[in-house]
Amino acid sequence: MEDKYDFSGLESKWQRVWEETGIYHSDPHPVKPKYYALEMFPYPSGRLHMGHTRNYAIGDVIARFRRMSGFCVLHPIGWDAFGLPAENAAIERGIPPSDWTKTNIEHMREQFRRLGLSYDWRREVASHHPGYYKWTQWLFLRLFKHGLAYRKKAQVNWCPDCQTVLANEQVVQGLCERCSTEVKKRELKQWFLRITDYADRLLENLDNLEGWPEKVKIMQRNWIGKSEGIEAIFKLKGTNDEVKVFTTRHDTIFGVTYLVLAPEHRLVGKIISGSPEEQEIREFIREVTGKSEIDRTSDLTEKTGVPTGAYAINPMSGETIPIWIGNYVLPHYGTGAVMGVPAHDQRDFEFAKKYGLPIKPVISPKTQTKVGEDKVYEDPGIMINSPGFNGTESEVAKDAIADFMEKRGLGNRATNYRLRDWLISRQRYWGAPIPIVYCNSCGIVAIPENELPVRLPLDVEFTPGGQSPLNYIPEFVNTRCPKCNGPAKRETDTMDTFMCSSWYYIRFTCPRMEDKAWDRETADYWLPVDQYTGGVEHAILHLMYSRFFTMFLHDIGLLKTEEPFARLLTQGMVLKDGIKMSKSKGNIVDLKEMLDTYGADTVRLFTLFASPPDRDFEWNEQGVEGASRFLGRVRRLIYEFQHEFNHSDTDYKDIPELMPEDKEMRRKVHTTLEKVTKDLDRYSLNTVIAAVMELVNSLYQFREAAKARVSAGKVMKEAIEIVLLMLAPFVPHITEELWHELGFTDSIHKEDWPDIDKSALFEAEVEIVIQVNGRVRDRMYAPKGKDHKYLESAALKQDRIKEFVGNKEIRNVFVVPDKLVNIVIS
RNA sequence: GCGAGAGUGGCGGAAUGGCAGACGCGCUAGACUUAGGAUCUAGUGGGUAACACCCGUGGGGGUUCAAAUCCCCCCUUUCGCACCA
Repeated sequence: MEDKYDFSGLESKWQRVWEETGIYHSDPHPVKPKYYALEMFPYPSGRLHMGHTRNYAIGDVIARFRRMSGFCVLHPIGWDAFGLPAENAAIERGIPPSDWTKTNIEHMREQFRRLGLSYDWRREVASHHPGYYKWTQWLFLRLFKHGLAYRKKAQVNWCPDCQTVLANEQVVQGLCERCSTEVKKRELKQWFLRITDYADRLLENLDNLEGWPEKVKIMQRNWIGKSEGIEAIFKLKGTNDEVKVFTTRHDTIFGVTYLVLAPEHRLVGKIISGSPEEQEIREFIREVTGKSEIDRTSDLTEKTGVPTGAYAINPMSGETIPIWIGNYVLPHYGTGAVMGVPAHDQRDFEFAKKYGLPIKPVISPKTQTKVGEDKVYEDPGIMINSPGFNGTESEVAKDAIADFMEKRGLGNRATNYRLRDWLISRQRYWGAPIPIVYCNSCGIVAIPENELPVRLPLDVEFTPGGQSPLNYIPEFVNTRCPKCNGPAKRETDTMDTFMCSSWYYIRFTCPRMEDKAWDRETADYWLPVDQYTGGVEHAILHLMYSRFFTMFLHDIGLLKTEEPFARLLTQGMVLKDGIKMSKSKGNIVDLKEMLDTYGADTVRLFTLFASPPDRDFEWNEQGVEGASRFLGRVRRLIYEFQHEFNHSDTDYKDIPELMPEDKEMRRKVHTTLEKVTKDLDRYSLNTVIAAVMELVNSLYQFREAAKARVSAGKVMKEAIEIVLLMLAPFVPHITEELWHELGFTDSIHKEDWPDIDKSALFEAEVEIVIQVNGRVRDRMYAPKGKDHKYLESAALKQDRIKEFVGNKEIRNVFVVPDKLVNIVIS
């Protein structure tokens, strides 16, 4: 044994061996059940950080554990390689995005290797590779042909800094998700995907995703934002026009005292023209619409409005009510118009108070609280002031009112979603070109599939203005129409990179297939992903888009599965000094430095031990040293016994005449194995490591015995092997090294997960806690499996218990067999 | 404001109705040693002379023989959504 553990030499040695022998390669297996373990593929930003390390370490443990447990495991990795940072590097430093990306991938691939992750590298894919984006384009065309990709002119979110539009999902509180620049509105013709067609299924299927964190499902539910109500038709007084209003509170429709339109509402121009206040109203509209999205939607912004001078008729009560324009009505939700029920809606109440609009209660609380003009009542209750419905429960009246309105053509039931169609056009260079041309005579024409890919030109120049260079390459822009062969112009926008990442998990099943995106049979063999691991920041965007794609592909007969990810694990962040590690905060822990100082095994072990996978944890270098120390302890234990055993003899059942201490030790080994197996299954990785540490501590106490007698030595031998096998998924290098030191010639990573010997778990005696009035007062040993009566009387015979009980009356005795006796005295 | 999670020693955390603080860090002492930032051994929630006993899982109340764990109210904190009619 060498004094110092030369992790760097050993780790790279084993990495080389694993690669050369291809032990992590996986192909469909005739007998073994499949298991698809996947971590979200990274953007090649240049280097791996601790967040990556944690993510991939967790995924690697899962993959390795399943492999040892007899599954045929697919565990691939690739690169989400299109995106803005590459382009920024080009603009700022003159490096072509393709070169920048290539260098970064090479560097990060090296870091992945150094971490000892068990990937099947033959399956590596990169989304910027023409062999990959060809199929991203093909997918776009599939969507296009099924009417799910369409082009329309719309108010879109424009980030002035990124010089591109953003999907709604990429706007966070009015700011660009990437660069936090304030997002502006622009009217542009853009490509959208009809994800809203799938809103109901995206929502309903969530209930079946039992392996997903509730938190993520709730976020998706909120994002889809389904709400059911009615669209009521309000006729305008004196004209034939009508305003439709969406409401979920049609039980309060008799309480409507005014309507409010969004400034953008299509009737606004018509109803205000000619009004004496037209100028003031136009001024108000200009002011509101000129405001940024944040200013307009912040709840700090006061609700303001102006009367239009027009009136509408309440379809139910027949009352004439004024029409207003308000800053708080959103043009893109529902019908862009709302009914004001100040008695039963907080916002309407504030608005009505401010402008002196009437407040008319129509629902009375069931408990006899007073409804007044100075209080809002938003809960259900009993209908009042609603001729024909008075006295009914408001929740019941909802249906009756809806029926009534539908019968008389006053409105209909309607469902609204907050989810909007996915805007995928990006005015950027470094992305997959949208495979479309615009022909003067044929209009929008799809590129035929056999002409894919539409290649992204690589020799381009960047202007500091930040505009996509594609517009300035005549050879790219000017083309021929595939239909009529006439002159045509290519679409110069590229696709949102989320399109690339919405299907990569399918491509991994057939990464090099050239004539198809994938082979249906192979994809169906591997999919769905059994365990997906990644950051919670993708809870909505990536995870919902991927679900949408998978459903679509299922519907057009290209995939069996309807959901891509059966189980999802969202890992917590790695913090330093209480905050997220980030370059700008200057609290980065450098992975390379850590690997150089401690080695991959130690870094992996610490990140997995520090806290449960789904919780945040604080980086602590002393903790890293603790992990390193533990590995040293394991290593010393094994070297101490390395030469004590004959390794051809592996039949543990044949252990002769175990002394009670030996049996006890062996029981500890197998109870640990039992706990570790159970905890791995539920991804409680930190407690797995703790349990192994505890076992190793016990084995240290057992060293003398193990040397002194043969039976104990055998127990030690078995224990050592099980310890290495249990640690193998966590620290693959050192366990591999020590496994070979023990005399095994094949890789530990090809071993089966050890079996729990149920007979070793047997315990003749158990410790029983004795409580008096719920407080622990004594303990005793008793044979296992003794009944209530036995334990009760045994407990009462204990001296200390006698003292406590004295001659007080025993009121009750509770017994938990093999665990506890609680004596209740007065 | 709404929704979800979290709150346990000096620190990271364990225990999901039955011994609170497993395991690790840190700290204390001892052994080995030329040396110790290596290693091994022991100790380490607070009060206390004490291994007795009392107190103790954000605060308050409750259910129970028994509560960190279940219920109610409140506080703090993190994350998500935020005028969605």
